[in-house]
Amino acid sequence: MVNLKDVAEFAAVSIATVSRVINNSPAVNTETRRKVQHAVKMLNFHPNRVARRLSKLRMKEGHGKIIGLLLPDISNPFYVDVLRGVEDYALKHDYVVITCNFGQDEIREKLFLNILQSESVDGLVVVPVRGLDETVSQLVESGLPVVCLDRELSEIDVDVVLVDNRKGAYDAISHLIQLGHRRIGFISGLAKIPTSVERLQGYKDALEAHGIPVDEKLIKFGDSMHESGLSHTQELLKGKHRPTALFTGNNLITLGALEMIHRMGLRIPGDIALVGFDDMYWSISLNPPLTAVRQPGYDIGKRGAEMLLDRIGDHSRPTTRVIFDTELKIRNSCGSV
Amino acid sequence: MVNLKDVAEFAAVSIATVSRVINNSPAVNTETRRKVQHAVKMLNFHPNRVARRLSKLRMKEGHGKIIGLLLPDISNPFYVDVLRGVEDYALKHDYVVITCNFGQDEIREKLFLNILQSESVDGLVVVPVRGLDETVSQLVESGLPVVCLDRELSEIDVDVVLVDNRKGAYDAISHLIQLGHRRIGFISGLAKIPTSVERLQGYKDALEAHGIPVDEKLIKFGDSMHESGLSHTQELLKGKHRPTALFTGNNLITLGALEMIHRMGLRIPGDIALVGFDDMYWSISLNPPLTAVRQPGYDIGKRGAEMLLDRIGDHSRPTTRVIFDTELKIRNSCGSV
DNA sequence: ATGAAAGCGCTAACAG
DNA sequence: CTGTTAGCGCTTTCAT
Repeated sequence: MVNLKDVAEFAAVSIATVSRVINNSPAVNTETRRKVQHAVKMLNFHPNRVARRLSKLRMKEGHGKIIGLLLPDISNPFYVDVLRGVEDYALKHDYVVITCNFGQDEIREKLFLNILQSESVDGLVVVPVRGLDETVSQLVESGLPVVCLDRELSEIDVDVVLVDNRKGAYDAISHLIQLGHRRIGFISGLAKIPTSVERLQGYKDALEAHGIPVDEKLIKFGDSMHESGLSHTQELLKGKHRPTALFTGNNLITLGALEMIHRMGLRIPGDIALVGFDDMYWSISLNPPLTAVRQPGYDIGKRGAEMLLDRIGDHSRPTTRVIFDTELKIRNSCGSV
Repeated sequence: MVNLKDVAEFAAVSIATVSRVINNSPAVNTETRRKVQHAVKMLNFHPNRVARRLSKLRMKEGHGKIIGLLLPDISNPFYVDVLRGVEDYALKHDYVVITCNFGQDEIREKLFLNILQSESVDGLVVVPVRGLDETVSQLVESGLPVVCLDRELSEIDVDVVLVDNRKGAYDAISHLIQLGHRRIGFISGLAKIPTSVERLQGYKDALEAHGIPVDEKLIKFGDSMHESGLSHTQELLKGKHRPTALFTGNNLITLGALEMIHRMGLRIPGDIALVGFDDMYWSISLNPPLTAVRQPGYDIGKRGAEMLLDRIGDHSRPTTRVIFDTELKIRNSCGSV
């Protein structure tokens, strides 16, 4: 590994000068700069990011050019989109991202948070396990730049990019109601996740707005995974007095529901209508092409990264709160009744 | 951030002793060790990984506890499985992984390789863009521990974990032939990717083994993305003399094919049979449940990580080459003709 | 068994 | 404008 010293010797200047050149400090003679740049080229020098980060540790505002991304479940395509958004924006600004996938596991989330801290990241983009996440809250209070995605942190003022889950669910249910459905089942994700409660609220709002009483027996709480889509769909649909439509709380649940509906020999939309929260680029290849509430995952990630870098640049800027709209993609999984 | 010095003062020992304790050096008195451990607890000390890494830079064998993972396309669920495998194994051994997604883009791959190097990673798990990847080859020759996944590096002796693509394709095509199909279309991924050529070879092998001549017009080369599944399927199926079965070279292509087949109003398996390379956990929810060649992505990643850590532990061990088998998951997308 | 001190590569005062 | 130098937090000789 060629280092500052090598370049300095080659260019016959001091290492400080080399450092200035590679950091674009204006305080350096044009001629000297050229010499150094030449040396850098010749020696194929790349500054060591680790040393830089350690050295920067002394400064207040860190620019170690590395951020952490903490995701609840990388098997979920929605978070893959978020990841791509964060990564693209970060890379464009010369930041590296360490992505950690804690699989909805609080212990593992904590572990990663520790590791990320000791990696001296400049900041964190986090999708917290739940609204009351003390570990993340502490981090925020310790002064580390943090932006939360998808889920808000209760009791803490923090940058956040959200989605209007309530409206998303409301739209989906309204669509179903307009099609004539009155008995609409809802399989929710983990009850502790804020997005789940918002979606439930939207579901109830829509029902009430159309004068349809909420039937608690039609509502199931799962764990946001494929398996829970499977089991709750079966429960909901096995009785004779089954719902005519199903609203699923996230894409993994949707996939599970789809599988179970087919397994039970029911047809969509003939026997049962289905609307899922979360859209995938391959939703159209499902059987049938799925009507779904789309969240702009890529944009959420990108915007989150942007906000984080902004905060890293200015720790004291007021916190921002951006809310993205959802979009109901109407395809072929809902018929009128 | 509490550091060695803080702990040392608290425990009334030198920082060297603290360092020894946290690194489990045997050369420390039991009583002293207890004192230090107590201080660590009280102060909630976590060693700074950055400093450790930089400091270790002097040593030959680095144990900075960080590795890089370079992936061609994180939108592809197969690589998500690989990622999970690598991450799980790494974490269990106290390693952090920096995941970089280069999106099949050689420029970006190179960029990431540079960054990873200057992050002083202990080693790299890479799915190279193509067989003749000079950038990766150089890295290997520079002595950095590297293991390649999914694709081999020609002309370079390197640890590698592979899948028997040729046999996987062979099995799929044989299945189709046994069902009575004789005109089988193949939409391949990027021609430059080694796995593509192996799968093509398996396709041809199977045809020949059954005395069916290879018809080049039935073979299309795409770019391993969704879009190319769309367009090539259309081309292949629009003529009157269309194939009775389709074999798709990876999961993104499969999804595209599926979409196009439905769009053209054709039915599976009635009008056309479909077998895809790559299985997803939700393949069963597709229309129809997809017959597919499964690659054990998670295990590939896990094994790769294991081999990398082994090599980091012993740079001079002989290179290993492990080959995983594929499995043909027969579901409902292939009928007999 | 323990401590003092050098050094990893880099940045940012501080001098000149 | 440029060089000298003091760290950043940690590991590891080298003494003791």
